[in-house]
Amino acid sequence: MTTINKRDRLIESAALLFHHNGLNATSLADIAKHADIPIGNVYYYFKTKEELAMAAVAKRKEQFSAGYALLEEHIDDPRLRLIESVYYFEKVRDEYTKYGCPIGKIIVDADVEKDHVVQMAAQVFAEFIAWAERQFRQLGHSTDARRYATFIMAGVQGAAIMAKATRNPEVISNEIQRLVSWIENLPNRKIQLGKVAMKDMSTEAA
Amino acid sequence: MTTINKRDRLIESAALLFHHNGLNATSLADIAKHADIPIGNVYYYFKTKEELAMAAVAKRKEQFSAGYALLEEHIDDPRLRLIESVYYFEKVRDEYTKYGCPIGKIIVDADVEKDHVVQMAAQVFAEFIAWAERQFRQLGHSTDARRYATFIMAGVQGAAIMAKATRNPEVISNEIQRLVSWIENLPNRKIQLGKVAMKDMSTEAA
DNA sequence: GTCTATAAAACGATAGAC
DNA sequence: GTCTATCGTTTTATAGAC
Repeated sequence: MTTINKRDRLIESAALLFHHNGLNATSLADIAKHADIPIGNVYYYFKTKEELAMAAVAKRKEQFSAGYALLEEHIDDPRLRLIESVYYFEKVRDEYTKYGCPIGKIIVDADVEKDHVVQMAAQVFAEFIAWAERQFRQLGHSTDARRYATFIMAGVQGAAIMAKATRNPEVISNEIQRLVSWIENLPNRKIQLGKVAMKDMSTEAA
Repeated sequence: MTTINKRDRLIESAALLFHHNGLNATSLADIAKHADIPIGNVYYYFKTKEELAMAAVAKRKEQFSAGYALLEEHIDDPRLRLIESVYYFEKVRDEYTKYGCPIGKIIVDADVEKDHVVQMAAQVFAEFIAWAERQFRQLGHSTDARRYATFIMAGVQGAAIMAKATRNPEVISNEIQRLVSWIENLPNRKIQLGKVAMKDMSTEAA
């Protein structure tokens, strides 16, 4: 099929421009120009702008899902899986400082109750929380699992905003450090059930 | 002066609509209609949309500055001042869950390097960090003061995003709880200089 | 100072030739 | 499948009467 190429090019250009300039500020003309496709032809692949935006966010969602699958496949310890998932954001640190998080940007932008694109972006977060929650459960933190999972993504999102506001990528590195230290020092309740002396959510590394 | 009323009405309507619907999605016609002022008359008070947006953000900035002044005036202990500043977000919890943080929204939306409105929004954050930094310094945490101050605002911003994404206001309450517990358990290094046994950034309350 | 009418540009989307 | 030309709407912004 020859059509797949142009369709994918549109999705990739859309995802990039939405990330860099925002959903509202990016016009279909911008996307078409970036993908080197005439404006009129865009509507052959996507009937509306919303449909293209949905495809772009769906692609991000699949990329993250593939990431979780890779972590499950290569790392046995759920604690190390969580740590590795947090370290991912060190790789995109400078990009997030300049443009913010591509998913967070969409969540912030519009109404979660009305906008379909925002709902799909929210699902990306929901999927991470569900995944991280399972890891915390495996470490024996069933009652706090959901709250802990949310803490991680909230930490990353907050750091991304403050990094952008202060134009300082180290804000993200600091937050990653804090989260990793916290996860490292979390007790494994599945094994040592008697000891309750914990020192969690620590700022400082050991 | 009779002109001050309409000008202020425009700024208030703009601030509200920018918060609820975003900067890009809010048209001058929307603002004029909300303030009950004909569109053409808007341009008598503000030459461009950017000028009106600047005035709206400047007003938010002044409100926050007034808040810091009030804290300094009524609370002696810098630790309690910090705690009180965090508890503020409990009051706006439901609003933030629906619409996000009015300042964070602007930061996320556009380019910090080019957009003047975003730069002013960034100054609101910078002002909080500078204020919180001074409080941490007074507690003897000079070297970590700036990092700690950034942690607070990052925590709030991240919680606001996750609360909106999951439509769950408790995410913000949880984060406030975490931050307050952390501040409460921070050692006062100005007084007890010898003891280094600290247990900071704790998730759980005592 | 206030308001109507309208210009000028950008945008999402469509029609229809190829 | 591809592309040009263009419609209809919305948006920022201005001109000019009152």
